Amino acid sequence: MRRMTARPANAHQARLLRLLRDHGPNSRAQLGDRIDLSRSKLAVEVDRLLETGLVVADGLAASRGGRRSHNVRLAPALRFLGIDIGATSVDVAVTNAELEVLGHLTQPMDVREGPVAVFEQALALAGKLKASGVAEGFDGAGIGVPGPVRFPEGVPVAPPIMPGWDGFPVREALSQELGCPVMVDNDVNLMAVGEQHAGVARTVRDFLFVKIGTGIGCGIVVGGEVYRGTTGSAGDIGHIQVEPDGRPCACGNRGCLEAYFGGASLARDAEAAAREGTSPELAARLAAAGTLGAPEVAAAAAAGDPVALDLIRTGGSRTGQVIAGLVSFFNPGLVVIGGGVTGLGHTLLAAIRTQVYRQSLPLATNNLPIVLGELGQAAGVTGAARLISDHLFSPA
Amino acid sequence: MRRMTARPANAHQARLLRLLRDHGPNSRAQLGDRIDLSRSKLAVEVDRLLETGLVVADGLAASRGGRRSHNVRLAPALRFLGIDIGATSVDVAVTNAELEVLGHLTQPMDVREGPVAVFEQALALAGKLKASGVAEGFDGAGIGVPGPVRFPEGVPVAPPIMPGWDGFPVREALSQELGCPVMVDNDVNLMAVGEQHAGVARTVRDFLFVKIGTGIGCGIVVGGEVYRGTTGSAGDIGHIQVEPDGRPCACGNRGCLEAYFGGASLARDAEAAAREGTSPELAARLAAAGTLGAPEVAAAAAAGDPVALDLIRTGGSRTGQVIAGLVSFFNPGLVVIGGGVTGLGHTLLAAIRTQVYRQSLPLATNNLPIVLGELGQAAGVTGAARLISDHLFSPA
DNA sequence: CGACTTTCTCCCGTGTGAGGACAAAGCTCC
DNA sequence: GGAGCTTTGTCCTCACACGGGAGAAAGTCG
Repeated sequence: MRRMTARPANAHQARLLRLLRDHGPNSRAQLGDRIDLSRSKLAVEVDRLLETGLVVADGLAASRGGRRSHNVRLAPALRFLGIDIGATSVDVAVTNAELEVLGHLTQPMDVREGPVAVFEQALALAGKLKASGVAEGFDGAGIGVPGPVRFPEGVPVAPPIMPGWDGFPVREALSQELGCPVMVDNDVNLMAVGEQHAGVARTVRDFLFVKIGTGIGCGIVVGGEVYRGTTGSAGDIGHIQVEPDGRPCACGNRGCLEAYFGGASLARDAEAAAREGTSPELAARLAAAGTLGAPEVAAAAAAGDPVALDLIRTGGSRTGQVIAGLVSFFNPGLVVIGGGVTGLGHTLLAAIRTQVYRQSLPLATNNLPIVLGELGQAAGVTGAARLISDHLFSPA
Repeated sequence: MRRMTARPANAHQARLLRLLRDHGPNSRAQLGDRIDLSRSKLAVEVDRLLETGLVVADGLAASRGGRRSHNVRLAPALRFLGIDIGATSVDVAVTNAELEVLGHLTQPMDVREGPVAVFEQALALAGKLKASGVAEGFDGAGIGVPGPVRFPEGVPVAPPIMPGWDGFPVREALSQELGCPVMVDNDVNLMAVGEQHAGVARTVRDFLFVKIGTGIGCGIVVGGEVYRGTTGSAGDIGHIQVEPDGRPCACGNRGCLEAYFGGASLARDAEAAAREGTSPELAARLAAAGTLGAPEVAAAAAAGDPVALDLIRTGGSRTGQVIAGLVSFFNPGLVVIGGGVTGLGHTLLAAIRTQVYRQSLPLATNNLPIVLGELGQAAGVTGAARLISDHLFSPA
């Protein structure tokens, strides 16, 4: 089918499209309640959107006590592609215009294989999704990469864990391949956006999303908008020092948070404990799985293994120490913990909470919820879809 | 004289007033270059502003090669009052509409004496300035207080160093006393705004202003706007932990930055060194002055006293450690160091820079200037005047 | 079946703002 | 000193966005 090329012609239309995206099909009258426009103006703009095909009629609405209203909705054929490139995996999902995930595929993959190989995989996954019938084409794509991005150009800059990506024109290249508009952002920022759109952060305007995956990063949302910093590296908290003259870190410094916690360190520490024989539980799982990761540590902890529990507690405590500092500085309304290590669950969360509530001042922590993200794997791809939809649903 | 009561009627007028404030007297034609309005529209809005009296004619402009233009400027009689309440002093200044300081008075004073006593002093200083002839009345006042503020209401909340101020209706009370609009903010935020308006931060949109005075705080500017956090306590970095299980701090925790550095700690450490005899230089100055503070330590350091130098270096290093974390997190375009301890000058700055450049990642520090503020004492009051002028020069 | 409510459409009046035409004022070069 | 060009200021007109009223259409409720 022919893909949509229309864009909202003015701010009102953009506003309407976003309302329809966030609240689903709606009658003109209901739209009128949510937007500050006269009925005549509203009708004109909706008609124009209908003409462009971005919006279609959707039957009659339930009566609110009088004449029944005609519903409108975003074109049901609209499809967004969300791509979340992690350090060790690629997630690809297809959403409709309301950003509901219609199909989602994951594949393990090392980001260090470089942009060409990774895109090949991502496009293959997108192709599979197409073949499965959830989409015939894409009207836009959002993509998250595990490193800093020069946002306006959509180009990774000096990404430490993904050499070979530096300066690669991700946006340009992907747009060419897919034949649709593309926006690029840091993967953690997109997870934050995802939780903001469809997860726990729906009602908060200023919050932090702390991702603990292979590395540790933080998405910063200020006034409902992602804050990216001057060079796009805001939220890079994995290399904040938690231990003066501590463990050496891959970045060249000592005592970084990531040297103590995060997927990579956790795996290393767990395997060391298994080998040294301090934890038979972990040793058994290492023998069984051949390698240890967050899931194995979580299972060992659930089984009551004290070493595994201790790993989680000290790691959570160190993370909490950093978050406590950020909370004092940033005074957010919510802190969301996400990423692969969330499987560690309540033990981790409790350790983080303890540390934050103890170290930060009361005024900042009084009404500060610290919670796990509720979207899990879908956070990144949802955020990616949201990113491109925000872009497309804004005045041209 | 009768004070101005007019306010801009729309966003265009507000925009024009701010242009005239920030760029001084200007011709209509030049205004047209800076604002995106047709000449006719511009003329109408300027005429309306002239009618209200907020703007007055100001002679002819130099020719730009054709017909000479008529200048306009903000009413020369407009006066803003800037009040900066520090932990140990009160600063009061009067500015014109272009925010140039016309008179500035300082008085030592302990903020713990409570709002009533402090306001009495501040109003007395304002009265003196009036008597000196720089103002006949005030069209608006901005005031900074050394603690968190619920900004919309202009009320301090749970300020740790100023008990007795909690919930005191500062804005309300001062507005009553002065008979003009008043806005209240945290003093560090206002210093940041001051440096943004007239100091080193004029061209940056995202920056941090770190004040090292009696305590240590941080003003956060995001996209040109002060970020205050969910409860108004953003930037409260004095109680970030720098030393696990370190020195006890007044806040109840251990190892806080303020327990190691800032005016209070510096004075304590310097006096201890003087008494213990490790530094004859400091001992001599203690004997002479009766007490030690940042100026004495600075003088001793300048005289080459190793103990004083060491105090500054370790303090700066600890501060740098915290700033390094903030830089990784926030990725600012500039870090400004201000407050009473800037007298410590280059030694302090060097210590901070060393630590930040060593600990933060290259991408965040590559083009990151770390500089001393250039407004000194005037930063707070300038920021206060800017605060209220922003408020008054915005659509009603 | 009638009274009331809600929704939708059409139409008109108003106000805003862009842009062109033209006059006024000043510069520059001959 | 004047011709020609540039810049500035003023006036006028045209297009259009927007709000709100009138009234028709479609439903609900008693």
